[in-house]
Amino acid sequence: MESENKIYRELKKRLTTDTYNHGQKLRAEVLREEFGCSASTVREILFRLASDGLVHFQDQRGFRVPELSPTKLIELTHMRILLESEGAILSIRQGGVGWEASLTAAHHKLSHLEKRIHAREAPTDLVDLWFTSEKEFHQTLISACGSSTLKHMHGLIYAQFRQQLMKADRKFDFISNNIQQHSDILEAALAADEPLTRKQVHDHLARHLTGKTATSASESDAE
Amino acid sequence: MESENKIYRELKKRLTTDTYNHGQKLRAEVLREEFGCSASTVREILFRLASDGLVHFQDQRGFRVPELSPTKLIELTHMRILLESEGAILSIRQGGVGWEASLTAAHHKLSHLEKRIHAREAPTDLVDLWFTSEKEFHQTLISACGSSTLKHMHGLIYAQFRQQLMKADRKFDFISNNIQQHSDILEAALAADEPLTRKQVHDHLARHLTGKTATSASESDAE
DNA sequence: ATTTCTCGTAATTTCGAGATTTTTACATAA
DNA sequence: TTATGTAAAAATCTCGAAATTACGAGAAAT
Repeated sequence: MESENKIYRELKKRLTTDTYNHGQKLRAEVLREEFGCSASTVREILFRLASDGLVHFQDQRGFRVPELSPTKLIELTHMRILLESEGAILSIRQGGVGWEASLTAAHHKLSHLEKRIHAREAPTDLVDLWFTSEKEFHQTLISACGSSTLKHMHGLIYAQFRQQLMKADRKFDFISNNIQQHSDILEAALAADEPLTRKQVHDHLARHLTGKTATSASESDAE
Repeated sequence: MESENKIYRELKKRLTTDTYNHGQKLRAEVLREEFGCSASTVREILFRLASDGLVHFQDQRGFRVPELSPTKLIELTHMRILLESEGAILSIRQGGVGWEASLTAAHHKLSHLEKRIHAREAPTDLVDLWFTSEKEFHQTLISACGSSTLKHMHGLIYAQFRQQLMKADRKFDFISNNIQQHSDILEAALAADEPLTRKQVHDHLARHLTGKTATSASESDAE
């Protein structure tokens, strides 16, 4: 599904940042005006997002932002560990110098950003950048695995993971204490140490395998 | 996407059996009549199937049955090994007697069918049944893994795998020589031998990891 | 002979209105 | 108070037609 659709991307962005509340209704008739198109067009795009798992659809009852689900977050974390471990190890074997370079570059950008955020430097503005960089680092990690199928699956999982985490932890505690972990992953990958890479990827995500979230969810608005 | 849609299921069935040719165009205006609904409704469903990876969509160029791709089949095989190994091992740990019973039952049905097919007994009629049973066996294998996300991902991969294999091997050679392999998987799973289960799942699918197909594809019709 | 351009046809996408279903509001009875 | 039923309101779904875009054959140019 190679869709360069503007509305699709905008909605996807909103769904993976905290613009909408979980459980919130997504009415095509309302979004229609925002995007300056017909309800049918929005409906079509909402169906695509539903297949991506970013929107919940019920027959005759329309579309909603998925509910907050600790169980789902754990499952998504599990899938991320599985896919990223596999992807990283395959990248180690097949990536070569080019991959090592791009991973180092991605880590450098992320690391720089994390240090600034850790120093409380204009946190609000930097958070958006952090999200982009974090995603890029993890995508780069598996970028040389040689399987577009694996990368595509990971993309689906990663987006859902972020959507869940965004609701579960509105204080963005998950940004902190990542500096060392990201470095550990980079180091293990550059050393081509496959078991260690697997372990570091696991440890990095392991905190989300417990059902505990940092901040309890606020009340959910139905509209 | 909990869609109990009739047209969706019918189209999905057609796409995972060899009713359509690879690359064939899927025109909403044509399918419309077959299903007795409007083109918009068909279009909506084709979008869903595109997200499932069973239909290829290009902006302003409509929908097509995906092309035959040996590379894709290898990637899908790799994903199946990854997901089914993980799912089987988790099921071993969490499944209990109920899971063992259902897996044994699924294997029994499949085994019975494979023996009849192997004896050249009315092969044509039995092939459809075999597909159902084979799918059920592999689904049961991972059914107690405790992750609906993993099962859903596996469902997507399995359907695409079958779609590819159906075009790549029209002589259904992949049905033969499976009797022993399916038994091996069952045996390892019941023995709760995790490394062996992983190995048997791998060996069962390994033949699809080479780019070689049994029968070369026939010419592809554009319409 | 090959490439580029033009234009008619066919396919795709968008749209808004009508039909169907769900939800809400309110009255009545237990 | 709680429960049940009915009607109005709102939302969803379906549809066919209009607007947009791609495709292909033939003309014009290189």
